[in-house]
Amino acid sequence: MMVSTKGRYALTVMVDLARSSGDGFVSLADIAERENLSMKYLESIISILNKGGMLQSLRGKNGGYRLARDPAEYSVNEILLLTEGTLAPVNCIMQDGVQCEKAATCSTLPLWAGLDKVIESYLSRITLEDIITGNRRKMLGEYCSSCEV
Amino acid sequence: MMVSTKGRYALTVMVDLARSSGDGFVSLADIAERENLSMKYLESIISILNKGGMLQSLRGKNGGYRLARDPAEYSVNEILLLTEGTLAPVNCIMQDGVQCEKAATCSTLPLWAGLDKVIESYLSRITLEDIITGNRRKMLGEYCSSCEV
DNA sequence: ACTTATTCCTACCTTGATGGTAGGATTTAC
DNA sequence: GTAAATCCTACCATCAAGGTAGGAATAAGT
Repeated sequence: MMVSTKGRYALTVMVDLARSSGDGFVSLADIAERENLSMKYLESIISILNKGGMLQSLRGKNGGYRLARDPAEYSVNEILLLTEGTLAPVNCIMQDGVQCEKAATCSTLPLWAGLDKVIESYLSRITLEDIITGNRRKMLGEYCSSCEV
Repeated sequence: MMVSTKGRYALTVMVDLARSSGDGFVSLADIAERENLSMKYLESIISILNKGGMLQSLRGKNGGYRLARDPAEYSVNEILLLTEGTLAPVNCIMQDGVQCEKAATCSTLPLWAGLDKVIESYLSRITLEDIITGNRRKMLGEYCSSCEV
């Protein structure tokens, strides 16, 4: 599994916040209840998003979180990258360009590098806006039967 | 990590065998030495490939394994699918179409479904033949700087 | 000033998959 | 008959995943 619950829940939280974009601060308790997820666990996840500069937060009563930017300006890629650390489909691809010692002679490396790029390319194209507007054509592309007109 | 060592080593073994395609049976000891991998571990992996009908084997002295088909007729996708069980990037996508109970209302599901399809599409396009001939254009596509003429 | 609701921080814990290892039984070529 | 292979079953250590727990700091409203 390339994306764990951490990354999935992070995206869920971001989508939830994107829907309330412009409505001020939203409490974690509200998000957890709406999404039916453990508030305690979400706490640790939203903390990563917050420290990564994706959110603005307000402590104390009536506090909460809100997006720091417009939903269209968040790619799914950056959200997952922040929470998961890496999205590489295999261990031999490192996110910062560091490579395995056998890299020079490894015949399967181009395959893994190509796969990594395909994934990154796809996830970079999709934004929070696409998700909340349900842009199925962009997400499912040629595979989307219900996109056909 | 979507692909573990099991799948990676399986591919390595298949590529190794593809290089010896037509030369008769190759022993696991030879493969393990060439690829510098634990023979005992490879044993459990090649057993999956063999039972999955990807190989032909011969027991006893001078025995070993060989490909059951032409290298061009193995997609990376089927090799990884057999050894890994699933290549889905998230838990909420099942390989047999079974879905999460929240699927009907889940706004992020189309994203994960799209990602899954992009990955499957890529891995289905690449064959063992592409890997042993080093078809970088096919593997790295638009991202391959050394492919530019 | 007090209460309440919230974020923030640190520590802990359980479970299952990953990545192997070990030992021997069986089969086949020479 | 022997050596060299595959085949089969069992075992095991480590680590990440997926949380839980408890409390400190902060801010709004009264």
